[in-house]
Amino acid sequence: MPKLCEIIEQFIKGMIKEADGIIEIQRNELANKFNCVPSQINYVIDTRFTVERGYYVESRRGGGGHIRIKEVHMRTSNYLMHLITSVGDSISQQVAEAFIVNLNDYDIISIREALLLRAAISDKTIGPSLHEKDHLRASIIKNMLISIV
Amino acid sequence: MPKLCEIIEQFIKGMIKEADGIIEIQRNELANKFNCVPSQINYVIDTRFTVERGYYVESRRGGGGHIRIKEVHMRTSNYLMHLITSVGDSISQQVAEAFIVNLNDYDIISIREALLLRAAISDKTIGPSLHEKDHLRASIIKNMLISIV
DNA sequence: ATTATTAAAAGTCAAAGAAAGTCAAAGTCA
DNA sequence: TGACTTTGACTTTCTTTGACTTTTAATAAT
Repeated sequence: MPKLCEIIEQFIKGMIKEADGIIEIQRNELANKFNCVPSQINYVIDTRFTVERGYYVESRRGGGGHIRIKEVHMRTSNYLMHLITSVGDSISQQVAEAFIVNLNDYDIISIREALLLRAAISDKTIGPSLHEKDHLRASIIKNMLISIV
Repeated sequence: MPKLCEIIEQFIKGMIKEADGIIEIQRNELANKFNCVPSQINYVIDTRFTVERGYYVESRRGGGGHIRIKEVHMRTSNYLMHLITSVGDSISQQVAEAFIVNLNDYDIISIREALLLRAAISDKTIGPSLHEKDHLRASIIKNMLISIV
């Protein structure tokens, strides 16, 4: 018997194909369809619809909430996907900086966008000690904004 | 089924557009139109027509009372600095989102830049548990890149 | 004309409801 | 045994609802 997570994965991929690259699902509804606990859906999304695999995921809680999954077409963005994969789950500021320079050189991002990226990931933004989540975010967004003033 | 609060939000925005930036509504009348309790209107106004999103709201109670909603346009140059100051050292995802929408509405940032900002500060990017610095940065940059593909 | 009363608004706040997220324990299988 | 999967209890976020409060215009009374 095929694994549940793979069945769900294939089902979602089918939906995405039908819907031309972007879908919005309801977690409970889907869990219902497959007779599983809702968190199974999270598991599938967390393991199968990752950035490395070319998916961008957003969601909203509360009444009328949803999970949105966007597919990135590799062929239109080979270099980007290659970069994303090669970032792995840790990257130093120096290496990140090299990536950004390259992205701009290859005209994949504009100068302003390069500034934003640089701002977002710099040590100055992220800080030496790990802030609390909202503090960290504030630091990021302020630095991003000031970078394009 | 689309969310009531969003339907009402869109309706009001339509009114504002029609009316060239300023409208006066009656809470009960509107609640009636949408078959909801009057306080639903307050909810929509409190969450969607905030200063962060560029609206100024006044009201009067009593017979013939009203709620007046005015769209506020700020000078671009001042606006960024104002935002940066008002972020403070902590900001929730919700408020940050309102800022980003506004920045794009005012043509201060492009859609791609909005996507970058959003990706950089989303809870999905920053994560629930505080990562180690480089991990966090990797998460940020990957999410930013995928967001503009 | 002034004051008191009434009714017509809008405001507040908390509870209930409706999602999605988290995390760790238990299960499965190579 | 160790990586992957399944499950479920608990948490967080967002929306809807309704009971109660406050303010003010209109009206009635003096």
